[in-house]
Amino acid sequence: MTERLRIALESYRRNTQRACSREFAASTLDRLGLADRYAVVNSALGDVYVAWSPRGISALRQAENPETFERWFQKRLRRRAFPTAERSELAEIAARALAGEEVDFPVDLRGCTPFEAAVLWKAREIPQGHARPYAWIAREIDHPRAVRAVGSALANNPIPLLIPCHRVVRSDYTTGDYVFGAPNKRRLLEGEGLHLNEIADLARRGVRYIGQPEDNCFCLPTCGTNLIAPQHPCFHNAEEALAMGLEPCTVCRPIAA
DNA sequence: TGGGTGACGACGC
DNA sequence: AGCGTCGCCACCC
Repeated sequence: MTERLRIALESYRRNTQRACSREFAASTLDRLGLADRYAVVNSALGDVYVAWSPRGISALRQAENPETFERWFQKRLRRRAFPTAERSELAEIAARALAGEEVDFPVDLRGCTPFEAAVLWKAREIPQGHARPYAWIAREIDHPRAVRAVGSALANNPIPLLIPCHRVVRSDYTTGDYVFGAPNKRRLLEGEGLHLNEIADLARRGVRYIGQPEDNCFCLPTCGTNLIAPQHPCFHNAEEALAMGLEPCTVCRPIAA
């Protein structure tokens, strides 16, 4: 630990022991590069509070008022966040992402367990206009039987919308639950072009995979928005598709490797 | 510490 | 065909 950092930490500790002002605490944490800041940003679900740390975007939540948001933030992440008027570069990127632009940005997942982080990183890989089953996440992170635990981890997603947990659905292609309510999950997915009703109907009739003969592969029915079409054969199981000489799609990886 | 608890899934009527 | 049941596993008091 550098001498400067040690002195700053001591100063912070002294000053928090006195009931120091919010602003003083915030500026001290800023000097240490530790403070999370937050601002209100518009999204598909209206205004939301977005927080970021020097490491990346750290939280997103709907809240009645700043106090509600701060209470939730402290409970969930075990540290404090402070409001700011000046938008950092990170906040601007978050705003663009929430406006629908496909931009990459760092996330700060301190406060998540390794398992939760693995689930969230995997959910980040799901592109716009796609969806994957909970069981798919479990298989991809090498915990194939931890399907319920995947649900719990997504329920705890500190950064919904920006980490697109709404793209994780049940194996029967009903939506499953969502932090902002199942109807919003459905709305978001349909907004991205997915025809979930149609796909759930097919699933009810036993359809699990869709072939794309032009690419010589077969997919999950939610691998993009254009799969449900007459020229694409339906399969009840992977064997049928493999028997036709089709390969598992390398984007949606429909079966275990 | 260990038993209770889920944004699940498969199976049985 | 939809609903109840039960197994599953990470996490939390």
